[in-house]
Amino acid sequence: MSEETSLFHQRLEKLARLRELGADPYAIERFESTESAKELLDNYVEDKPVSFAGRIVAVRVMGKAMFAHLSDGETKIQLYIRKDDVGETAWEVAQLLDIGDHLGVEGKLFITKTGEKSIYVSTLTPLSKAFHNLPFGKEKDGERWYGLSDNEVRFRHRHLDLICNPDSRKLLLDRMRIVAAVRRFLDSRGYLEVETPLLQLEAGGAAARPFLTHYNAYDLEVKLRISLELYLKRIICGDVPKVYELGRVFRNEGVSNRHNPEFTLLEFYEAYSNLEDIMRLVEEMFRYVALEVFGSTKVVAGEVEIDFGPDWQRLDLLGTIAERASIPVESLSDLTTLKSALGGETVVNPKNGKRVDLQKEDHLGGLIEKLLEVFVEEDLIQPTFLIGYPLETSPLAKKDPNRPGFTRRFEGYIRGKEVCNAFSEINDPIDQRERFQDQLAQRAAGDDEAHPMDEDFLYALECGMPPTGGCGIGIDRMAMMLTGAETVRQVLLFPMMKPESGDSDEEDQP
RNA sequence: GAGACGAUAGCUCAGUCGGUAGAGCAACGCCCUUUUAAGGCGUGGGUCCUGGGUUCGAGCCCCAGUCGUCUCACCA
Repeated sequence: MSEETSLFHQRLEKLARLRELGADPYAIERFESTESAKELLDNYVEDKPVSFAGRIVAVRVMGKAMFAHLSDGETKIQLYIRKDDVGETAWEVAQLLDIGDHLGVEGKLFITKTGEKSIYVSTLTPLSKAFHNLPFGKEKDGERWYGLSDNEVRFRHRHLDLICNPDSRKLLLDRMRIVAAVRRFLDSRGYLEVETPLLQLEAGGAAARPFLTHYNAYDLEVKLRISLELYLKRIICGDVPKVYELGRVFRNEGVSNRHNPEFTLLEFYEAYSNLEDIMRLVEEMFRYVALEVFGSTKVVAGEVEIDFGPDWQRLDLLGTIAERASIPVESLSDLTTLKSALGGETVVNPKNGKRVDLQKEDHLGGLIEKLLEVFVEEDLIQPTFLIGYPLETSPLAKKDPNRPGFTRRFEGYIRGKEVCNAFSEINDPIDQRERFQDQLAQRAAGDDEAHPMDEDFLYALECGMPPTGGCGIGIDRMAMMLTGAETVRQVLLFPMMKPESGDSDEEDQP
């Protein structure tokens, strides 16, 4: 019999014996702790009667007495159980406990010979049985031994990671607190949280391939949303002036350190506002969230300290590219001029080795964004807004009246990565229809991520949308920036994983 | 999608030149009534990722595959 199988049987027998002793853990419905473990330790009063429930994370049996540590997930507190004090039955119950079980105790606070604040236990109430060995490490003075380090197991069985790895636990819970703080911020500013369809006939609002699914009742192919944008603007058209949605979107793309096929997107829209207002709101939001979750506007992310206190640096996109790529800014006005200014067939940034293949670039906007990626992005460490994006790659952003071919759009960058994308929204329905038609032309030319036509959205615009500022923030990215996480998987409870067996329906049947 | 690296006990890992599969923790038994990486004595536990191949003999060498990690590519 394997170790695991025999362990399972041993634990079943212990459970049966607990039931014989009248200590069936699964018969208990609730158990009230007087305080959390941290509060018990912080507010220590000698001999104070207490009750406390948690998971057994360590046991040391000393003949007719035992010590154990009980954790409420955040903090652990030591138990001291003496046979003479709890009696025969409770002592036998104690012997049937295992690391991993949940247990409730009553007793009083005391300090052991070695100076540890502990609970002197008088009664024991088992609350669950662990049927598997839990990979708790050992620790002393902050040093840790053993434990769970296999990333694959940590991602697939996240509960083990949450139990065993405090760092991982903190990161994930901080992410949840960030999400909660974002909602509080927007709610306090008078924004209304709305919910829009995940199942859509045409997935619009971004350039990405959607997931497809089938709706049986209407025998209809539907798509999972890739963005929130168009529905939210239809609500603005309904004269609800400040709306946001914070929810999951799905993009049928590969997995990487910074990409998961489903991710959490925040979009907010404010009528009668423009991108300047949005920039101020983004600054305030990051400042607020950093303070709420971490108590400081300065967060340490990897090697650098990011400060969300001051206003973000504001840079003109074209000017910055011209400067970093050492080309005249006028050359960024059309494709041929720009290509000749760059010279050659490929342009290499000697600083990082990244390159642009000029032959692959067939419109100005695409090339400008490529240059941004190669020459600018990675140097934008402290929070920075890049302002003024090309028309071709911004089909939903209002034209800049002072700069033909460009839009009133900005992106925010932190630690070299894009964290938000915002603009003064197009509210001219004629302009928007033309942009969609351009996108259709790009689609016809083979770009399967070009934006589809959306007549319902256009109808809403034709009925009138006030001037509006809007913004999208990748919440997973935001969480990475604020927590210092290096990969998106660290801030996702359950990142996308291939099936372990590997025998999914991969084979293409002829 | 490409390359590099990895997969051995529940966990963390070692495994020499190709020659009977190892340690610590966890588990089980005994001792131990203030320990804390408790300690002492003893016991059990393996699809060495999967499938082929080479060989008298494969955890180790070869081929194919699976999953993962990292880097790159893709991804506004």
